[in-house]
Amino acid sequence: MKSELCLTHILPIRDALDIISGKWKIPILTALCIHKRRFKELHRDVPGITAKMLSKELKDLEINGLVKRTVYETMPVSVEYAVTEYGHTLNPIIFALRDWGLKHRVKILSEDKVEV
Amino acid sequence: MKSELCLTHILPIRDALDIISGKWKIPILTALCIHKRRFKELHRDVPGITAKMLSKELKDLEINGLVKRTVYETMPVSVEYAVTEYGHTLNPIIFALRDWGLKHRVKILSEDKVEV
DNA sequence: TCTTGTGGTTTCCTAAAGGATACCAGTATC
DNA sequence: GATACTGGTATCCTTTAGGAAACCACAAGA
Repeated sequence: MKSELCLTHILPIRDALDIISGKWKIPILTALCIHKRRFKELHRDVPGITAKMLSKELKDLEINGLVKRTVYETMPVSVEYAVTEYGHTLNPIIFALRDWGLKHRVKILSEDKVEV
Repeated sequence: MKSELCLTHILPIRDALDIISGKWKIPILTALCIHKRRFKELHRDVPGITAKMLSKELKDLEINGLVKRTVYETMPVSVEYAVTEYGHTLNPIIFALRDWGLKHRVKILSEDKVEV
């Protein structure tokens, strides 16, 4: 049945979206995939994010085992965020999003030229 | 530089998220990828969606060239929605999300067993 | 002593996303 | 005559996401 097949595809997708949806989680993970970072570094490198959102999203990501938070007792303390091994299993999604975004931008730009 | 590299990865991802984010667009596209469908069929096959959201999301998807709407002058009229060729370029994202969602569910279930 | 940097928290607010319900015309079916 | 089907729209409402700005302790450097 078409409808049942549909469910077996949609339900896991909903599970994934529940965890990574929103404006910031994928961008944060993307930055951390390139290199682990400290809080203020992330704040600078993820354009437009506020400290409040960054803090909240990092907590969510840590709860779901995608990001690991490590505190170093320097003065002042430094806190390092890194993608966990499990977090790296999201790489195919991140790559697919980036790849599509790049192609989409090319498409939009070429359409603009035709219209003008 | 780490920060500039970061931008070249994050900006296209943001472009992609702008178009497909939200609770319903990917589930709708997933259903249509399996087979084209009429409005009421979609309403039944995408669990939990309201007619209002379905109508709105389909319009968004049509505007972005991901879905094609075709009206047949039957009695009563029937309207068919199908994924466009361009819409199918989202397949890698959809597959990656589904794949991860399935693995994630397995992981969660196995963790529950250990905890109990 | 003033600023800068560390990693955040707190409060207040707005905008957007999404849900519930009722409703529309027209036809076929019971 | 009532019901169910077609593909939606309109209205009202709640919830959530997200943003702005102020603030915290502590230490180093100018």
